[in-house]
Amino acid sequence: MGRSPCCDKNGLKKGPWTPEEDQKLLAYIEEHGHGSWRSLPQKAGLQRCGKSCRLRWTNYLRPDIKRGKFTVQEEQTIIQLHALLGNRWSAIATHLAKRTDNEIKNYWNTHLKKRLVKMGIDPVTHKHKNETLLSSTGQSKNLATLSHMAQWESARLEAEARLARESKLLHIQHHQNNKPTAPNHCLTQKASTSWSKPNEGNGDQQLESPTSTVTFSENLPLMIMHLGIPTENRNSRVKDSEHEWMRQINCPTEVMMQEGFTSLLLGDSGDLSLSKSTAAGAVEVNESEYSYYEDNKNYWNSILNLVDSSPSDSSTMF
DNA sequence: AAGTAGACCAACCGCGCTCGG
DNA sequence: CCCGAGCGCGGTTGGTCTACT
Repeated sequence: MGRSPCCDKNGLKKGPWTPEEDQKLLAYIEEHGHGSWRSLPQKAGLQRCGKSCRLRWTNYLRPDIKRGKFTVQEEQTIIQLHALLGNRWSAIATHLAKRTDNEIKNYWNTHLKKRLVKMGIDPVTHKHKNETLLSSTGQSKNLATLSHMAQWESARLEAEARLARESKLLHIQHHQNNKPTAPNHCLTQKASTSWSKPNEGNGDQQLESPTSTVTFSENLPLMIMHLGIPTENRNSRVKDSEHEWMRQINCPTEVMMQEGFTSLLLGDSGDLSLSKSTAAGAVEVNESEYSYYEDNKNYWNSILNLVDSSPSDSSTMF
């Protein structure tokens, strides 16, 4: 097919942005919204490609960006979400208010990854390096299940994204046929990834950031349900899709219901590498490292709590 | 004070996906 | 169905800053 370059290389500036350029971009977007990124630079009088403008805006100029040091809470959130989602920075970013995926990615690569490595934890799999010892004692089953859960969540994220897009389409069609009398705060709003001009449509949408199609918070309650944690307002459609995901990853729903993801992950019977006996046993772990293990005793529980306390309510999704 | 190495992070690059003609 | 435009994402690069010798 042959991809055309994102911009004409001729005469377009690259490299660090100047305050003047920032001001131009900011002023233009505040007045008009970004519209088409490709045409924005010309309209805004910038000698940049649209891609560069988009990046500058989303990673730096957006008004709802929090800059500066990451809090301990944020660090924990990143580690936990990374354990579940892998390098899906945009998905992780949806759960860290006011942080960009780029910033999280940088922070992970420069700080958190090294810290985990130092502690003997593989930053990719989040498994302790002595896991091979565990696997010989029948714990590989749980680890395999953990791996399945990660796959499951990943597959579900993608499926939900598809669902969201389909629903958005339906919603648009519905609006064309029936004039809406009240704003729809459900799927359509969440599914929107594009910016609208501040003076268009819903007034309280002003300068809202573009976000991923589906937020993590919308997904986890579904997982929570499978752990036997009561979740309100579930409907049959959601249930059906969950069973389908379970089927896809070959993971019996009954097993998940009975055993409970959290207990599997936490290793109630001393499974996994975070237990004290393991930490203090086969692998030399110093006091500060052990303290980290203690802090993360409820590693996966906290993921669920984190997501459960999310501002967005999954029950309004459908 | 000068040189060097490592850390940090903004920005770039290229790929994959979606959508519309 | 095909193709190209547009966009978002994740990986990587390279310039700047800081600490150390």
